[in-house]
Amino acid sequence: MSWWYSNLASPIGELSLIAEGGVLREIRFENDERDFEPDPGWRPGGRVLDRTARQLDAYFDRRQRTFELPLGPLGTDFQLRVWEELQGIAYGETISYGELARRLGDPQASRAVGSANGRNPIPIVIPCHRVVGHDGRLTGFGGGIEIKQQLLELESALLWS
Amino acid sequence: MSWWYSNLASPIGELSLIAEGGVLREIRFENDERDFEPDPGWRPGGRVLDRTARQLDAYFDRRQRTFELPLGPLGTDFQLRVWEELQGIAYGETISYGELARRLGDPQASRAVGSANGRNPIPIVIPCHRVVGHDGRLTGFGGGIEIKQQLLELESALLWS
DNA sequence: GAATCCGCGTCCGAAAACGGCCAGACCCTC
DNA sequence: GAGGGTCTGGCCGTTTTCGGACGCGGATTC
Repeated sequence: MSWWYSNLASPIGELSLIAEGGVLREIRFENDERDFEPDPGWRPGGRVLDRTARQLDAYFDRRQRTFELPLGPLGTDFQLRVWEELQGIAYGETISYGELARRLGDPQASRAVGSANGRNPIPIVIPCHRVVGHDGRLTGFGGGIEIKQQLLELESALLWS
Repeated sequence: MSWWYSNLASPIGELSLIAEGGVLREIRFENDERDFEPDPGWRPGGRVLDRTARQLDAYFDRRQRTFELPLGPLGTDFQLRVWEELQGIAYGETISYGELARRLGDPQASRAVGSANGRNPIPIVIPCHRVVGHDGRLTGFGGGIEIKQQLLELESALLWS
């Protein structure tokens, strides 16, 4: 099982895609700060990443609203449950952290849901950007709030700018 | 880099040999309890293990007193130092844990040396069985004290039975 | 709005527990 | 006294346990 990576230009900046064992493991934003440095031993290319790149292109072109990819995010049991539940939020829809906690059967875990959300290793595809504060505020996002806003605008999910 | 394993019958019971990346990683005793279960993905055979098996046979037949093998035990810095030092103990010789600590330059670390000794992943080849209590008692051994005794008898290292 | 308190999982550091020990003190027996 | 046994306290690296701090929230109160 070896690791693969590839880069992709997108409207929200350069993305780095990472796969292993036939499943997508990560999507990273090229933050202005530390730029992406693949571990030695990682190889460029790969079938899964090609598919990912194609679908991301389609997503940004508004030609495609859902992803069909083998996902393999790594995390704790709780995190995996959260990320699983995230995938049940439809394109263009937004819910609150509290609502997400409720869907998980633990209405009080909203804050924990927040942190788990913040560690989603496969943003965009696993749509953590569709979770917002209970009052509609975009409270946080790994790649920066601006990107969260752009994604939601792309999906026409923002009722007031 | 893939992992390899093989089994070997010996006077002290069935042994399991494990290698990776061209070096010997482990030798396990088939304890009566949990028997050896190679991880899925491990492959049988391998060049290093063949050499290991041949030399072990010769050792048990008293045809060979030292091993010539590429070793790659995994452990902490301290453990690696201890296991390194172990290989300086000659066939048929025994020393105490305290003496071993002294040779490492830290005379007070005898107890820590004891635990490190107990985690030697490559017994027999790395001769942890040649370390005994300061009063000559065979205080412990991963595969069971009896085996430690058999090994020392094989090497004629026991002055009184 | 702003301040307060509650809830949750995770991370991190500190502290304690755990060995394949050993030297020294203390008894006890011949 | 000289051996032979037991007990005690200290030493060391590693592992495990534990407690607090933290964060992409939310409900309640003023």
